Amino acid sequence: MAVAGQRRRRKEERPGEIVEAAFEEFARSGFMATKLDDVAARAGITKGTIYLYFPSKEDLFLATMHEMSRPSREHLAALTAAPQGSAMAILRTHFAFEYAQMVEDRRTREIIRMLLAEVSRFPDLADRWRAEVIGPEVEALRRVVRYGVERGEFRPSAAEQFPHLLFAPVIMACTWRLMFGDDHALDGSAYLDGHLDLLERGLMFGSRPNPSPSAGEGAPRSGAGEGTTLPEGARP
Amino acid sequence: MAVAGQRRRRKEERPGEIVEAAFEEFARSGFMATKLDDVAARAGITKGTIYLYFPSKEDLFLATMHEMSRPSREHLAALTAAPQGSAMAILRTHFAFEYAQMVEDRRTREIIRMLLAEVSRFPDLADRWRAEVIGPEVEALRRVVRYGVERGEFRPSAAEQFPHLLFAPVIMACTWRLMFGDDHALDGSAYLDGHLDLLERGLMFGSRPNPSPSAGEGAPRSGAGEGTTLPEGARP
Amino acid sequence: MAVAGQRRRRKEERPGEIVEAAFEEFARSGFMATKLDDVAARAGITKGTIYLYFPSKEDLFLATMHEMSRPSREHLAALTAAPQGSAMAILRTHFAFEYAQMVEDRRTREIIRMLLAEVSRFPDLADRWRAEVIGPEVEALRRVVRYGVERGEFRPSAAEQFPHLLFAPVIMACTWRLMFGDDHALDGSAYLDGHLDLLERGLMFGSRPNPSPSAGEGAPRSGAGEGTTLPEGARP
Amino acid sequence: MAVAGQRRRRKEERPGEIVEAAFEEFARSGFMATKLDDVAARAGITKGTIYLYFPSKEDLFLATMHEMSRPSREHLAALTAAPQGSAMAILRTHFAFEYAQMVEDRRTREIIRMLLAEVSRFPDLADRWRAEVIGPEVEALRRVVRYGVERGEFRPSAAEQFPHLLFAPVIMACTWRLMFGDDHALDGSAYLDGHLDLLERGLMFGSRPNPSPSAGEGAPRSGAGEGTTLPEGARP
DNA sequence: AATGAATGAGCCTTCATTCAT
DNA sequence: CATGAATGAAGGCTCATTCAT
Repeated sequence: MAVAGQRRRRKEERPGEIVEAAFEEFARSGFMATKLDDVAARAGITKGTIYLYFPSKEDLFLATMHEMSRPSREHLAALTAAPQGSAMAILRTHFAFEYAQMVEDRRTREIIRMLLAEVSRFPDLADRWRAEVIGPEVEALRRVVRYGVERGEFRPSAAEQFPHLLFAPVIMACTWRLMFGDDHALDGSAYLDGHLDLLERGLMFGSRPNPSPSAGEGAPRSGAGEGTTLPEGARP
Repeated sequence: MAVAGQRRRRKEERPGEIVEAAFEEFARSGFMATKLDDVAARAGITKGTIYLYFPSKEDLFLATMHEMSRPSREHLAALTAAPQGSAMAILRTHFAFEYAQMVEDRRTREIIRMLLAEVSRFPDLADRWRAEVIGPEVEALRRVVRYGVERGEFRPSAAEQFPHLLFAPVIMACTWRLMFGDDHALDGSAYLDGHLDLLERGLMFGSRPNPSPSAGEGAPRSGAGEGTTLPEGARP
Repeated sequence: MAVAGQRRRRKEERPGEIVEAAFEEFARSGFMATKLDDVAARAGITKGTIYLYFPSKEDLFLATMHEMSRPSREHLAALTAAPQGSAMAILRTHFAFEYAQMVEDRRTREIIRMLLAEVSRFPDLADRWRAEVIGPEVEALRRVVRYGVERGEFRPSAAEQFPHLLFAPVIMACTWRLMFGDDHALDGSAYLDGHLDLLERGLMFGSRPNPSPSAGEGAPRSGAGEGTTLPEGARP
Repeated sequence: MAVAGQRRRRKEERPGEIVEAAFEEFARSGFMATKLDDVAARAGITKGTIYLYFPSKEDLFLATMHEMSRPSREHLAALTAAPQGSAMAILRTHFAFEYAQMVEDRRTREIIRMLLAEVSRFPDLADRWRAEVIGPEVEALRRVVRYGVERGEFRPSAAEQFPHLLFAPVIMACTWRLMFGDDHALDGSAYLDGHLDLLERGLMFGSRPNPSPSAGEGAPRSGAGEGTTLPEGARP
C-alpha cells in the first residue's frame, strides 16, 4: 500500500520533475543546445521516460515555459483590482513586487532570456506572453497612471501613452543581470529606491527646464544644501 | 589587370560577406541552430569557403559579434568628450543617438539578443561588451549627471549612482521590439519624447509633495530622502 | 526471461562484435581509410551504435588492437617458465609456436602490420607491444640461449646479445606474407625446419671457411641433398 | 639569361622536390593521412602546383615510391654479377650492403613501412617490389648459396630453398627500428657481426652431438658426424 | 609555370526519437 | 511505468581537386 502510494505519487510528480530539470537545462544552454540526456539525468530518469510525458523536445520546452511562467501570470490578478489610495503608493507596491519577480527571481529572469532567444523558433510564446502577462501589466499600469492624473496626483505625461517607461528600470535590471551575471547585479534596494525616486520627483529641480542654460558654468548652483530644497524663485 | 583587381577585391570582401550572412543567420536562429550551409548559401558561396576565412563556427560567431558591434564601440568616442552646455541637452542628444542605435538599428538589437542568449556559451562576449561598450557608456552618463548637478541643473539623485535608470527606457524599447517584433515596436519619436520628458520633469507636477487631495496613507512622501517604504514582503 | 537473457547477452556481445568487425576493416584499410560506416555494416548495426560502446574512432582502434593482441600477450606465460631439458628442444617448441602465431595466424600478422603502419599516430601502441610482448619474448629467448651455453649445448655467440637473430626468420615470414599475400607465403613446415636446422647446425660444413675454393665447381656436392644428414662418403 | 637558367633548372627540379617532400609526409603519416597541403608547404610551393606534375595524390604516391626505391633497384646489378672468390665473402659484402641500405638508411626503411601499410590500396606496388627488388635478391642469394655448396664451402641446407632465412636478420632489424624507433635500434656493427657469425658457424659448437653432460632426451641431436668440430682454441 | 580561391563530396560525431523488453 | 539499446538524419569540418588569373 505504501509502495503503491509512493508509485502513484511518483507518477503524478514525474512531469513536474521533468519540467523542473528541463528548465534548468534550457535556461543554461538554450533550446537547441540542451540535450534530453542531460534533462533526464538531472531528473534522475532515463531519456525514454521523458517521452512518456512529452511527445517531443519542443513540447517539453513549451510546457516548461508555460509552467515556469505561471507565477508571473497568477500575479497579474492582484494588479487588476480597482485602484485605491495614492497612485504613487500603488506604483511603489507594484514595482517592489515586479522587482522581486523579474530581477531577483532567477526563474523569471531566465524565462525572459529564453523568450528573447527563442522567439523565432516559438513565435507563439512571445505572443502569449504579451497577451497574458506583459500586455495586461502595461494596461494596469496605464490605469494607475490615469487614476493618478485624475485624482490630481500626477501631471499628464507620456506615461499614459507609454507605461513602459515606468516599467523600464525593472527590465533594465533584469537584462543587466542576465547579461553580466549575479556578480554584477544592479540589485539591492538602492536601485529600486532610485527608480521610485525618479518616478516621483523627476530628475530636475524644478517643474520646467532651467531657463538659463546659457549661464553655462556660471549657472547658479544650489547651495550647500544638497538638493532637495530649491531656490524660492524656482517655485511658483 | 582589372580582372586581377576583381580577384583581389573578391578576396578582401569575402570575410565581410560571410560575416554579413552569418549575422543574419545567427540573429535568426541563434548560435546552435544556425547551419553553416545556410550561412554559405546566403553568402552565395559553399560551406568549405567559410573555413578559408574562419577556423570554426565559434570563431565565425565571435568575429560576427565583434564586427557587428563595431558601430556601438566607435560611437563611444563622441560620448567621452568633455561636456559642454546644458546637461539636459547632452542627454537629449545622447539618448536620441542611443535610441537610433539600440532600438531602431536592427543590428544592434540583434547583438543584444545574441549576447543575452549565448552568454553561457561565450562568457567573454558579455564581459567585453561590458568593459568596452556598456560600462564606458554608464560612466559617461554618470559624468553628465554629475556635471548637471555641479552646474545646478540637476538635483542630486540616485541617477548618479545608477545612471542605468536613465538608460532603462532604451533597453526597454530594445527588448520589447526584440521580443514582440517590429509590428509591436514602441518606437516613434513619441516614446523618446516621453522618455526625455520624464527625465526632465519627472513623473509628477512639482518637486514638492502634492497636497494630496485624499490625504491618507496614500499621500506621496516628500523627497526628504531615504526613500520609499516598501511592503515588508518585497524586500530582500 | 529467456528474451531478457537474449537482450542482455546481446548487450554483452556487442562490443566484441564491433571490435571484430573493426579489426577486419582496420586491417584491410588502415586507420584513416577505415569508415565507421563500413565497420557498422560489417557488424550488422548502424554507425551510431558504435558510439554506445566506444567514444571515438581512435578508442575503437586502440580497443581493437588491445583485444586482438590478447593471445600474443597471454602466450608469454608459457615462455617464462624455468627451462628444462635441452635448450634446442625448447627453441624448437618455441619457434613452432611462434611460427603458428605470427605467421600462420592472420590476426597476429595484421596486428604487426597495423603497429608498423600507425606508429606515428599511436606511439603508445608500439611502446606497449615492446614492453608487454616482444621485450619479454626477447628476454626469454636470451635466457634459453644462456641456459644452453651453461649446459654446454650452445657455444657462446652473439645470440646472447641479440636473441633477435634467432627470431628473425619468423619476422621475415610474417612480413613476407603481409607484403606479398598468402599466395606467396613462405610457410609450410619446410621453412620452419630450415630455420631450426640453420639454428642448430649453422650454414657451413666446417668450423672455418673451406680452405680450397680453388676446387670450384668440382667441390664435392652432398648427395641427395635434402635433409640434414649427409652421406658418409661426403665427409672426410 | 641567368634568370632563365634558374627557371629552367627550377622547372626540371620541381618534380624531384615534390617527390622529396611527399616522401617525408607519406612516411610520417601514411597515404590517407597525408595532406597535399603539407606536401606543398614542405616543398615550398602551393597545392595547385603539385597537380602540374602529378595527376592525383595516388600518382604522386606511386611516383614517390618508385623514385625512393630506385637505389634498391639499382644496387641489384652488383649482386647479379658472376660470383667470384669465397661464397662467405660474397655474403659478407652483400649483407653489409643490405644492412646499410635496409636498416640504416631511413628512406629504405620507410619504403618498407609504406609497402606493408598500403598493400591493399596499391597491390601493384608490392608486386613490382617483389618482381624487381626482393625477388631478384632472393635469387641472387640462392645462387651464392649454391655456388658455396658447389665449391664445397657450404653444406647443403634449406638455405638453398629459402635464402630468406639468410636475409631475415636484416628484415628483423629493419622492422624493429620501424616499430620501436631509432632509440631502440638494433644497429651497430655488433648485430651485423653476430648475424654473419651465425651464418658462418651456426649456433652450436659442433656438428656432432655434444657429449651431453646431462644426457637424456635433451641431448643435442647429432648431425651425421660430419666433422664440424672445431679446435677449442678457435672459439671465442 | 604557378597561384590560391573555391568547390563539394565525404566522414566523424551527435542526439532526438523509437521500441522491444 | 520505465528502461536503454538502437536508429538515422543531420551538421561541423576536412581535403583532394579544379580553374580563373
